[in-house]
Order: sequence, then C-alpha cells, then structure tokens
Amino acid sequence: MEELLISIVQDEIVHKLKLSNTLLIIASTGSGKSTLLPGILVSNGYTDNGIVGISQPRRVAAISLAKRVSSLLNCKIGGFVGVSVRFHNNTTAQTRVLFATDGILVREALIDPIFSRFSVIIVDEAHERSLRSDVLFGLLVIAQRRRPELKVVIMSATLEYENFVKFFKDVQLVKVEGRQHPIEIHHIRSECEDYLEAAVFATLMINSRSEPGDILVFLPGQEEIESFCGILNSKLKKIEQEAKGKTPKSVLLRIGKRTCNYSQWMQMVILPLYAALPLAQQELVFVKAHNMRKVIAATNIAETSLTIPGVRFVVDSGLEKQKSFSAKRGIEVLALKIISKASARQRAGRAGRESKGFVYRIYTKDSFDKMPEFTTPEILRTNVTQPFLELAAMGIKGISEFPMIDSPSQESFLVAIATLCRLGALDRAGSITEMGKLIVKIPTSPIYAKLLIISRHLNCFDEILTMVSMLSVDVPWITNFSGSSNKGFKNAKMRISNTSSDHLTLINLYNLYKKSKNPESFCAAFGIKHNVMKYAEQIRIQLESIVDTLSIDATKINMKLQPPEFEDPNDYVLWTLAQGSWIKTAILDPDKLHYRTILEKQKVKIHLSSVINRTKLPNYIVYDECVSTSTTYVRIVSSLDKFDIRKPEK
DNA sequence: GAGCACTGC
Repeated sequence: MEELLISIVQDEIVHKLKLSNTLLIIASTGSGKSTLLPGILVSNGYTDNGIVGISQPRRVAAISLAKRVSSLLNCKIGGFVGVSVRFHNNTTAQTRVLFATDGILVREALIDPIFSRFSVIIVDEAHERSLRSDVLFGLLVIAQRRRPELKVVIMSATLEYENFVKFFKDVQLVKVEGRQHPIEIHHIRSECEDYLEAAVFATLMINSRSEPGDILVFLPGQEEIESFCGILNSKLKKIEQEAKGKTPKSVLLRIGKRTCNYSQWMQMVILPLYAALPLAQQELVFVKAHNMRKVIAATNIAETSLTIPGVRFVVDSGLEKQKSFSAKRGIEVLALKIISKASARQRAGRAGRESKGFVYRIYTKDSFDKMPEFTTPEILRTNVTQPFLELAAMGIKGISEFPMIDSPSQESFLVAIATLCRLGALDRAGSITEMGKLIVKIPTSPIYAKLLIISRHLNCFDEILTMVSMLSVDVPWITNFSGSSNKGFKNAKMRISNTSSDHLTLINLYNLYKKSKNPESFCAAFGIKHNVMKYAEQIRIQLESIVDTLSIDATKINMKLQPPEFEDPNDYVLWTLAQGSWIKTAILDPDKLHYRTILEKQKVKIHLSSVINRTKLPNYIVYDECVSTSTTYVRIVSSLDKFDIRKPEK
C-alpha cells in the first residue's frame, strides 16, 4: 500500500528528470521513496551507462535499504545492488545501484571529483543536513558544471524546501504524499516547573487509560533518563503497595484529576535507551513484553536512528543536548537546548507508525510556536578542519569558490586554516603541502592522521596506531558497571590503568584485550563494551593498511623531529603525542586546580573519568578533547611532566 | 567533589 504512493508520481518523476538535471523530491515517511526510486530509474535506462548512487547519513540505513531493494529487484545483494560503507563494501563490476553513506561518496570525490562512474546520485534524508551531505551538495553542483549529464536527486522529508530550490537553481520539484496514521497532539496548558515530574505524570496518565501500546519518552541525556526511571519506579512501587492484598477492582488510583481502577492498570516495564548504554541493554527495547506496557526513556537516538515497534504514545520533553563548536574559545560546548519544530514533528511521528498515535508534549502550544523551524545544520555547529582539508585536496582553494547552502562563519574557517597550518598541512599561501596530501589520505581527523605519519619515524607506530584507533571509538568503559565495587575488578583495573596517562591506559586495554584468550569474557569481567573494542580493531586494520600504502618521504614533509633517548618505550609514545598534538596541551593554572589551554588560554579542568590523580596534578598535560558541559573539561589526558618540552620542535 | 547528545570516513 505504502509503495503505491511513489508509483503514482512515477511518470512525473521520469518526465521532470528529463526536463532538468536536478530533481527535488519532497516526500514524508511512508512514501516508499528510498526503496522504489532506484527501481524506477533502473527501468528507465539510467543504469545502462552508469551507476545510480544513493547516499544515506547512516550505515545501518544504507545496508538495510540495499537488502530491501535487491529483493524488490530480484537480485543478489553484492551483484546488481551493492553497498559501500566503512569496513563493508560488497560492490562488484556488475553493481549498478549503489547504496553508500554520504561520507563514502565525499571520500570518493577525493579521487574522482566529477563522480564519473555515476549517471545519477540521489542524496537521501537531505533535510537532516548532515555535515557530509552538505559537502556533497556543493561537490555535486561543481561536478554538474563539468558533467551536465549527471543527474542529481535530492530527497527531503520537510515541506520547507526553498533553500534547496535556491541552491540548486534549475531544479524540478515533485511532491509525494506520505501515509502516516493520524496523530493526536496534546500540549500542556501552562509552563511546568519540573519537566521530569511532568513526564512521569504523563506516563502514568497514559497508563491509566486502558488503551494498549508502548510509550516513548524523549529526554535530553543519560542523567535525565536515569532520574526519570528512578522517579517513575518509585511511583509504581507506591501504587503496587496501595493495591497489595486488595482485590484489584476495589482499588481506585488517583492520577492527577483522573481516577482509575487498578484492574485497568497495566504492568509497566521501564527501559532506558541511549547510545552509551551497553548494546545488550539497548536491545531490550526490541523484545516484546507480554501483558506489559513498555516505557522507553530515550535520547535523540530514538528520533532517527532506531525505530521501536509497538510505540503508540510519545511523551516529548522538547529538550535535547546539542554539541556546537565555539571557534573563539577553541572548544566544544555540549548544551541543553530547546528542540526545533522539525524535531518535535519527527518525535511526534514516532507515535503513528503502526496505528493511530498520541503525543503529549511537556511544553505549551505557545512554546512550540516559538521554537526555531529547524535544528542548526551540523556544518554550522562543528569544527570544519577535516572537510576544509578535503576540499583543499580537491583543488578548491578559496572557500568562496565552494557552493554551500549555509556557510560556516569566518572564525570557523580561520580555525580550520590555523589548525591545518600548525599541522603543516597547508602552507602560508593556503596551498596544500606534501604533509597535507598524506594527511588527507588517512580517513580520520587530521590531527590523528599527522600522529600516524610522524610516528613512522619515531619508533612507536604500532602504539600510536592503537591509540588513534581507541580514540576514534566511544569510551569503552561501561559506566555504573556493577562489578566495579569488587576487589578483583579493582585490582584488574589497576593493572590496565597507567596512573599518569589515559592514552597509555587505552593502549594497555587494547593490548590486554587482544592477548586475552576469550575476548568476550575479558570484556564482561572488566566492564568493557565488546562491540566498541571490535570496532576499534576494525579501524586499526583499516588505518594500518592505508598508512602502509603511503610513501612517506621524511625529507619532503619537512620532518626534523628527533626524540631524546628513552629507557621506557612508553615515553616514545607520549613524546610523539606531545609533538603531534601540541595544540591540545594545557598548563596548570596558578590556582593549582585548573589548566589553561595552550592556544586560547581557556580555563579547563581534568574530567573525573581520567586516571590522573587529582591530588597531585601534573604541570603540563596533553588532552584529546575539550568539551564544556557544566564546566569546561578536558578528557583523555596524559601528564607530560617528565619531558622538558613547552614548544614544539620544528 | 560531582559526570558526554547523535552520527560518520
């Protein structure tokens, strides 16, 4: 049924794609656009002389869409229909329909900026405005100038599309109705004081009506989710106690102004859901709960990445945590923010996927009206050093040459240029150097790439490779690990930890993990996330094979680094780290409590998760990242006190 | 004395 919706406009799509080389398809969820459009293009000859590429912001979406489309087209996956995401590429010479993440297509442009093997490139989920898809838009516009026959299809779910029309200029438009079940939206009448209490109240109120269906509660972060679960749990216990020993029908529960009979009260199971939660616990939200109502307290992970079956009720706090980059302070800020209307609608849509849904917003209609239309696109919130270097490597020098829907601020570009100059990736004229050409070939942040390159000549490549791989993944430790209080665990953790370096601790952990006979039980015993470690392993393999193919000529890249003689091999690692990421070092403040970052002189503290003993703080540190939450913290920190280096050697 | 949203190469 869903699939008919886009079939209705099939002729219109084909016709308009002949009229213009750029087509904008506005289609909400449930229109079947991502699964049916490839087939339409195939049957109209678009795969005869080239490939149809479909970009997705997320890996799982690319993989699952490829599976569905290959079965619709009656072919094997990896043959006519292929997927290319990091670590997973099953394309062959026969592949004519290619699903890929937007990042893969941007990387492909480094080698082939005119996308010559493609006849059509479809950018799906364009409304999400991911960093890579925004870069892709500009690359496609440039490619079309040289290859006017290249067809570009932009698929967006929002009705506000003027920015796309303006950007792509000669563009044809097709609108497709989506098919969603009706959704009933309720706002609170007046602003509430405590949104967690209000969310708990809304949950109880939903449960007091006998309508079946699971409840999805959107909250900003882990901390808020844990306290929501705590409050709800204690309320449920109270209710249970009230009813204890009595016949259910005789118990009247009062939920606000409503009273309900305990015989109508459904048992509830409360499930937290956020990305840092161990995988096994995340997966519980997909398990059917018999005769129970699931209450899923989730972050934005449930807004786009995960779809949970059975949800009919959504409770929306209207809040999220959003990271943004402060170019002036040279740090990242993770702040509690009011969501956009687009985000509120997306959250609401999660209630109507299977049948009529109900949405309870913990904010007034007036607050909704005052919300910004859209979330600020990622490209305006992020450090653009890496994409800037990628564009420079493609010969796009002045950023003014590069078409963008929203251009980052001057300050943001200046940070990118300054960082790249300090890494030796750009020269003073702003042209890419030999070092820059090496850095851009390594698919990781430029600062990690530089570390890998210099470590080749500094006797510590394997260790730096392990370190960079571990820094590229999420924190592997399970927070609130239940085994963390027992003595054996503490001893084991002591063995892993290096008391003056989080970086070395990560390397230790990786090496012990690799040496363990049974990695799974090793992870279970130490409170380590096995999937995170496996991911680090894959990154390590990929980075190693790429660096192996590079011919690093020390004379060409102006390498004059010469380490002193060290007894401890770890010292080579730390010394290299200090050299390669001196822009991420900090000096102890006279208050003996804070540090000052080397460049912007920001006042920062070492994060509590660090192994560094807070009673004797080192004078000089190197850190991996600097994020401002309640205060400004540096995370993943190593002491550099044993080295007498304040300035980088050139 | 008090803690990091979500993606991706």
